[in-house]
Amino acid sequence: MFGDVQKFSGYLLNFMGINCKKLKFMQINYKLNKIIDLLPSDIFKEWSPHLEWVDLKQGQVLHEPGRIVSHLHFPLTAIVSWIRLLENGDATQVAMTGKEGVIGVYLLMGAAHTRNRAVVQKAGTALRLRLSVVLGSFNQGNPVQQLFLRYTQTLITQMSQGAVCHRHHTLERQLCSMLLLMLDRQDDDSIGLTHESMANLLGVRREGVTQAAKRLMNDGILSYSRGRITVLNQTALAERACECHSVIRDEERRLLTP
Amino acid sequence: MFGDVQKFSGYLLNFMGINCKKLKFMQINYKLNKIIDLLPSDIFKEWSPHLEWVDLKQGQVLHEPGRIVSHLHFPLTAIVSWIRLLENGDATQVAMTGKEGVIGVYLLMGAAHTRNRAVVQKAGTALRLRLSVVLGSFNQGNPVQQLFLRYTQTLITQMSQGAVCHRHHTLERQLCSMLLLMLDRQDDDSIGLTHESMANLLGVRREGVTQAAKRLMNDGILSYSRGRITVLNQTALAERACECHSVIRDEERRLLTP
DNA sequence: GATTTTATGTTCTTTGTCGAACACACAAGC
DNA sequence: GCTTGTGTGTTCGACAAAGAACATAAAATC
Repeated sequence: MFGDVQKFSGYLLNFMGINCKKLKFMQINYKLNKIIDLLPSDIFKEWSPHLEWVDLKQGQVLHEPGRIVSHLHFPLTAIVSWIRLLENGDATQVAMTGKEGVIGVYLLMGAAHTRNRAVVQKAGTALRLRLSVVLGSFNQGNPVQQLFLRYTQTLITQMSQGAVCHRHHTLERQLCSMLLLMLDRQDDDSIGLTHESMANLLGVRREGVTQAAKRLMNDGILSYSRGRITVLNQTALAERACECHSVIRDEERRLLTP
Repeated sequence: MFGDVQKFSGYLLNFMGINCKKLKFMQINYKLNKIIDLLPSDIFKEWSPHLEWVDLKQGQVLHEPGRIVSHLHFPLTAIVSWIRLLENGDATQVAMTGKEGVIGVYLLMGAAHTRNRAVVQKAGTALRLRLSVVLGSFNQGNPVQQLFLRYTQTLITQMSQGAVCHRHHTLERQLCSMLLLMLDRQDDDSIGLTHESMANLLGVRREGVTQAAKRLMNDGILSYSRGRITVLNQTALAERACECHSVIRDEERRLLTP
């Protein structure tokens, strides 16, 4: 099932699409994205000519509440946050999508738009695909559909676990969980976020994050300076985190393992 | 599309299934359940011989984390809560399903089980259907699939809105929203829940609910005694509630309107 | 009718976070 | 060099909710 995918890894794409400014003819490892990796080979063959490579910038908004979107995104090195906004301007991250997932499944579920905003948290690369290309495969009840729906289940896990987490866990433990979740979605130990950005994601004050981060730095678990956090001791970080990170990670393993 | 469904409303069923203790030969209004109501008529004809009528008792657990389940439930007058449990025993409701929905969509999404517990909050009736009956229709990419997936979207809305709500809104406003959400799912103004039950759903202390309820009673918005709350002024209740109730209600209307 | 159980009322201290204000330090731009 | 902006450190009081302890009262049970 996955042999053919490997054969296509490194395939040189013809890049298309007006939004693909930075076109680079390079070897692309498609398998970096878990969903693409798990596609049946015939579907991958069908889709691959339509895959576009895009460069996502930090802060870039992929999906805005109420706005119609035409593409799905499969992050390779980028990380995207799902933010839910309140009337008064307060906001909180409800889910995070990186190389393990796909952005825009709701479009395949009969909802023209979502009330969540998708914002790029970590700049990086992604593959994108026009919705029309995917819809055909999705509506035939094949393994592709099951794959996307299983990923949707992991999103649901993030959201419902997050709801309980926000109720019962301290700021510090939530911060640790969020950092671990980001580490899972990237290859290095350095995270490019300011205290303020993290506070916005958690839906708390910047000062609270500063104090929690200070404690973690004093305990030698992480170091940081001006918008860049480096995790020094991931094991210790996990001990300070609430269970929510491992719950989400385990659910992703359960649902996205062939 | 819905004319034929109406024709079947009031159809006298042959009840089956070992768990259907209280069999009553009565006229059943299938259309009470929104999902059943929105089914294409050919699918309804196919399913109706398999529909079983069940009586759900308050506190009854329909889905337990990790346990395999064989039936989908379509509440008619019952209301079911999705509860997420933490390691230390803390818990919070992350979604609520009543006559507008169906319990067990995750089973159609490639997940054998969920980490949430489904508990009957309001005793009442429901229709149930063996998973195998539904799977066939679901896997053909027809309108049934879109219907179930759109309902899943409303569940996602409840969970993500709840995550932000738990972070930013006061206990009292959340309590009001929850009561309104229950009223939406039933036909009378009386809710059979103790302060303790409501505290468990919200993931807060019982004392906090007592104090909030007291304030609402003093303001003439509701009355209660020993496990039964009656909403006297729904408009005033909506004014005291956070926006989350109306966000969820509107999303349900958007996604579950033909 | 007496007893037990369950539901609600009340008060106190403690904790975690908010809100606001302000100081400092590094970086970029001129 | 200087200025300006942005990221971080720190403190103070305010407040919602937790935690705990105990009082009252209505239902259920015997």
